Amino acid sequence: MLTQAIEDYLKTIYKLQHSDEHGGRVTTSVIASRMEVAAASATNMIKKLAELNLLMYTPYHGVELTASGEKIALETIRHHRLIELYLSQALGYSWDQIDAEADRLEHAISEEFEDRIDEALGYPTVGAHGEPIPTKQGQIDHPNYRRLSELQDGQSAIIRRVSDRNPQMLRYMENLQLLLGTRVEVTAKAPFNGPLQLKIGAAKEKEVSLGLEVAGSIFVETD
Amino acid sequence: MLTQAIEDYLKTIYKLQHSDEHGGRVTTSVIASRMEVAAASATNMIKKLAELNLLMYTPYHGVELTASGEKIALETIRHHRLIELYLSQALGYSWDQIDAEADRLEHAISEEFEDRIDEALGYPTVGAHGEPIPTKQGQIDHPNYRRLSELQDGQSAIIRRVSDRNPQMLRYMENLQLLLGTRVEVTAKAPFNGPLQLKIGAAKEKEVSLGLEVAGSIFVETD
DNA sequence: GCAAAAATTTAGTCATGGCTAAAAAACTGT
DNA sequence: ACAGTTTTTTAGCCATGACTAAATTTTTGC
Repeated sequence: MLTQAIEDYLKTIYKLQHSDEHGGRVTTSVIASRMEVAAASATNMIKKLAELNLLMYTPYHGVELTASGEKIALETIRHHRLIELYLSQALGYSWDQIDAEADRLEHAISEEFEDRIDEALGYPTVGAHGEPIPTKQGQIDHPNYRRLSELQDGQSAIIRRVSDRNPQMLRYMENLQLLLGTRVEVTAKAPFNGPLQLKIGAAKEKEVSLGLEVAGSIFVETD
Repeated sequence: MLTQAIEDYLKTIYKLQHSDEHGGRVTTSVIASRMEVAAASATNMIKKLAELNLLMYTPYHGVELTASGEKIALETIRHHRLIELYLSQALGYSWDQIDAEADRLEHAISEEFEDRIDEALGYPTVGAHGEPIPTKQGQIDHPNYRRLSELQDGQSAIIRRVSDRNPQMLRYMENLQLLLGTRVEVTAKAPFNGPLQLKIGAAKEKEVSLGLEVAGSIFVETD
């Protein structure tokens, strides 16, 4: 079995490779900052992962997962997202609590456990925050949703995914009823990166002003 | 937070202290063999636990948990037994599978998780194999059941607890319907530590011959 | 194109928790 | 009571995965 640290690094690297924020180049410092370790620690682990053929490593330039590295990353991510959904659906956890708990549990569960909660949840394809859940075979799709912050004045859309990185932000969204499946309409956009004015709900029952940081963490599907 | 290794040692030592098999003296070699590590490794850890004031250590003579050591042991045991019961009740695990899974999960769950499954299970006081579950405050009672192997010919009793140590034995018991709450009657006892003849069930619908090792792992309440 | 800044790697350290081999202490049998 | 066996401890080693400080490479600004 692989160590918890290895699984964590691979998961982090996979997510970085598939985020649009870094132009595809996944460097030591980006990994180190995401893992909250010193850069030297990341270098060490990267060298080890390269030894294990879990990634390609070009010193001073960055890393790229191999097929087997990606497979392990996706298994870990599958565990994480199934656990999150189970915590939220079966045990009543709130949006902001599930990530931390799943971060520990994802390394401790067996295949058996994975299969049983998968079944209990009805073989879901999407996690608690809207993230796609990789299949047991490692298939995953990356739907191309737009950020709420990119919508124009007057546009309407449905929330499909939220970033799970900041628990406080998740709590804030939950309070505002900015939940998966909720319809939102941009009624105004302040200039100079100002907030957007939003109507929430199919009946547009609620109106709020939302900062760009939060709006950038919400992914929507336009009609 | 304490390491997984520390929790495991404390749990093991607590169980050894409260088992009647070793006359109360919990020595390095007994701990080492239960933990499946070399004796030298156990000595090292024992010295560390003594440093941390989690146990009293008299070199060459054995250990005894302090109040704080016992508290941690009981918390770990509580986690373990709640998880076992949850796996068995909510996720349909069989008797022989729950121990190994709980051994890993017990170190990964939060207080929150503990509370939620406790609630989901209806605040149980007894685990999946009949073991008492310590309260959150660290209370636990040690009911004084007799081993099925000690019963005399003709005596009848109800199964209240089974040893959880051997998965194969658990599977065997489950197959024979030797479950918690089941009534059994000893109809014959072979001499020279031979097997006992048993009628199983309130209606005595089944009759089996049971070896002493298995019978010694079943704890019963006599009328 | 080159000096300064930033990023990355190397070198060396530490804690954790295993291990084996050898030394020391405690039991055993006669 | 004491020689031999068993148990326990000591000494020294290893892998893992963090860290800091220093060296090196790359990037950036002019």
